[in-house]
Amino acid sequence: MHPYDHKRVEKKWQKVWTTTKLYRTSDTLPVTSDKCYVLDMFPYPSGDGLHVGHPKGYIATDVYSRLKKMRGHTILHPMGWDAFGLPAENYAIKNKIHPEVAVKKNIKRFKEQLGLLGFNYDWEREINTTDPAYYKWTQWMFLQMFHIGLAFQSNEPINWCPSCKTGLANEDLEDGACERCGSVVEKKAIPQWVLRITDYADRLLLGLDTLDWPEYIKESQRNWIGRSEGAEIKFKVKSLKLKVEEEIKVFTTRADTLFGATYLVVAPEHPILKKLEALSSNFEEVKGYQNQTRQKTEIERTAEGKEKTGVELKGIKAINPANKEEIPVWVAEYVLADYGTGAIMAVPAHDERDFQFAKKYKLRVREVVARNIGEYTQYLEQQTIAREMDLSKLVSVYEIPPFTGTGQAMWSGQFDGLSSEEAKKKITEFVGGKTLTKYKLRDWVFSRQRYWGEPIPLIHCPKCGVVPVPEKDLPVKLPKVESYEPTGTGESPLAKIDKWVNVKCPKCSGPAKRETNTMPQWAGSCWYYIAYCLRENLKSQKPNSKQFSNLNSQKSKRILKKWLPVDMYVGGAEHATRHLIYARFWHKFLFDIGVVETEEPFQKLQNVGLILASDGRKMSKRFGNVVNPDEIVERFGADSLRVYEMFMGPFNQAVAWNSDSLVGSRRFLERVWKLRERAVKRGAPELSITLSALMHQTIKKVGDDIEGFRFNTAISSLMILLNAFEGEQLISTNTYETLVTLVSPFAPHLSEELWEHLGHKKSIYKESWPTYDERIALSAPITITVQVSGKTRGSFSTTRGKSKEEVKEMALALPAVEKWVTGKVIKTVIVVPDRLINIVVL
RNA sequence: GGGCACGUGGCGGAAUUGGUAUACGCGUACGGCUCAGAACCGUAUCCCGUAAGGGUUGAGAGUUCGAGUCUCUCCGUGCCCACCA
Repeated sequence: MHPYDHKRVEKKWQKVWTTTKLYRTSDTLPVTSDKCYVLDMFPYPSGDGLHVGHPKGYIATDVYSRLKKMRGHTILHPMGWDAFGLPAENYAIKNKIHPEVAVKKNIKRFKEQLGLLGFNYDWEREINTTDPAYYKWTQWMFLQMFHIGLAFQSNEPINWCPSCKTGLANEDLEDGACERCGSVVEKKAIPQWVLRITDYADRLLLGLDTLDWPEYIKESQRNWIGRSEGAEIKFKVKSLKLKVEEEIKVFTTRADTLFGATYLVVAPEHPILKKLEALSSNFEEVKGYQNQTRQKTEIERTAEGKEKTGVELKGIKAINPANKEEIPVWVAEYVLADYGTGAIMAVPAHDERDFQFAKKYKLRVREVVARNIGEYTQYLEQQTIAREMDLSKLVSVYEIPPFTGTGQAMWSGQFDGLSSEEAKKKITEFVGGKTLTKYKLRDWVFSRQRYWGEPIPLIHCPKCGVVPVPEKDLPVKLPKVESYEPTGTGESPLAKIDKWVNVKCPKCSGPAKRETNTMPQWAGSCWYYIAYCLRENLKSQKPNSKQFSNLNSQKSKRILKKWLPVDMYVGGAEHATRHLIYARFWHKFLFDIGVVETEEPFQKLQNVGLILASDGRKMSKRFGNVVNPDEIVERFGADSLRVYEMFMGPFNQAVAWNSDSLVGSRRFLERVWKLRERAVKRGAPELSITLSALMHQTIKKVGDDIEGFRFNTAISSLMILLNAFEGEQLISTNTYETLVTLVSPFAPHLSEELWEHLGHKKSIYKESWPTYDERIALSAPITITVQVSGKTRGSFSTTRGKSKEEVKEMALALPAVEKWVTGKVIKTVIVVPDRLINIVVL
């Protein structure tokens, strides 16, 4: 037999797989088969091509789906391209190529590279988010949102990246900077299309409980959504000069501390400040403060040692509705304008931030929640005396840190003694506040002032207002232009293309203008897993057509019902609070309008751990530490690369690349190959009980481990089995075939070649996974460890199922054990069946 | 500051979930094959000790017949969120 020549083998089988359409998935499911939809987060095709880190997740889904297929599932495993967005456009501008050309080129390169690795993708279902046939439906979905008011126009100031020259969503920020380019983000007020994702906040939260996702991803989504239940309470404003009717609404989660509110704080951007201007005696100062904050970036406002700043709004007081006390009103940037009501009641005794602020500006601190029973008892004793004293006696020193926990209410009139929970309800009721729920999650700013995105399919008519583009006119194609660089004015580059912008109003036929903003990068990835399902559907209608069938049709719904939800979704953890929230929101909307029948898009999720460079840093062109998969495939073969990446360490953990270790995987495959020489149809002795037991244990372990994404231990158990087989002079072909089958998900080319050598005509991909026989797996002799008082003193071999007495007898018969036991009193004997005996002596 | 992980040989890591710690692989050493090298094959490889034996999972304590695994304190590392009232 030939030596293992990976180049010949891999080329050969990749060709065969393509010509025989081995990996094509039909929408016609056999009735007896369970579907299994295995999905990779589709890549953004960058100009740099793949490095060895990229395919790790793809290898995993490939191995996983091959196992599923061999276990009788009908699998759907597609791939496509997320090609709209800033990176593509910035790359294009830098290299002076039109994004469309760049994307085409990059996709071609990516596809070639992926092709070298022997994946079982059904390429007939390939999709590309920049394909007008695709984004026609992205636009269609946007229009459905528009119709029911889920997409709305806003003029609120939004995050603006001065370098990318576009507005951004909250999710696009990292530490107050643009996630893409790192520039510090500013606030800018420009007309925006916004999606009301906050309407779905509760469902996004509740749905998490039904998902089989890593706990920390679910937890970060919970934090991102940031639900908090609280109360809205009104404070009347009193002017020293005039009689006024103004009031300030605050939001609090701790209404129980209302008696401890010693001042109010209003965000500098709060609209009420305009109304209060006339009443204030120091409004110039307040204006100065407002200007100061306006000029600061998000980073400056939140960083700089967290020193809080603010100014008092003099000339007015607010009245605490609980005790009618007059308290000062401050303007400070530590209160955020866009959360809650943009104003808070400050309770320095029970809030860290209020405390810091009060300390700096020497504001009063009043404790109204007892830390413990002792403190409460003490309060009761002092109460009578204290009541007759001035309230200022109750002001604490600033050295005692604030108590932010819950406890019994004190200094709170008739609410004294109530638990914080009860006090919240009762005090809210008492002051006529209303309970409500707020979220940290913000609505999704959906407009980008850039060229390379899906045009938003709306038309602005001076007579009719905003008019949706009629469905029959979709897609609104992105016009081909010479110059697509961002303008920086807050207008999209599309605005300059008169021919494209000026249209007839679909309603009144009068002159009108197109919306020139485009959709964000994330739009296309919100439904691509749906698009894969519908790909073949339309192909069968019109061969080679690039159209997708009507998403709203009965036929589409039938097919989606068949495939959704995605059973296994694999990708990087960096999408935890971006793509994974957006897509869940989008999917829930599609559920509401009846396109899909499941509430959630992705049932199971696994996170890929990064492959770092050998220097421990991220692989990046910038650091010059990138390893190119093409070279590894050339030298060692795709199968070796696949085995190595799965063997490196736990799948979801970051591991540094080590080219030296790779030879271990290569050796493993060579030895599997060479073992063929010892495999004979007739004349091999029967496998020993120990070996056949090991084989069946391995069958179980490899299957279980792949299902659980523990690829590293699956491979190590295959190595153990191989080592054991290598100790034999001859093995039967059947035994060898089992080994080859177990290896095949990891090394499909090699296995396919060996399978053919063994005389099979059918692809190994179509074989079934070996059956595990528990009786055989448990039939091998076992070793029982003998401990004396917890110290291991020996071991003996026996069969399973021995009774406690039998085990004890055998253990005591061992000379090594006898030595430690004679002359001692046996206190107890602990037996772990089939594993261990511990003889405890005095 | 908050939340979540985690800490095992020279290195990547395993440990049936409380039951023989260091599986599997890399590396290293010696030997074989070779004119020589690469590749390959074999043997060895946590520490102390000739041995019997003893010690060892970041440090210390606790629970237990028994702890890498559970609890507490400390030290260290990584990731995520970060003025959300």
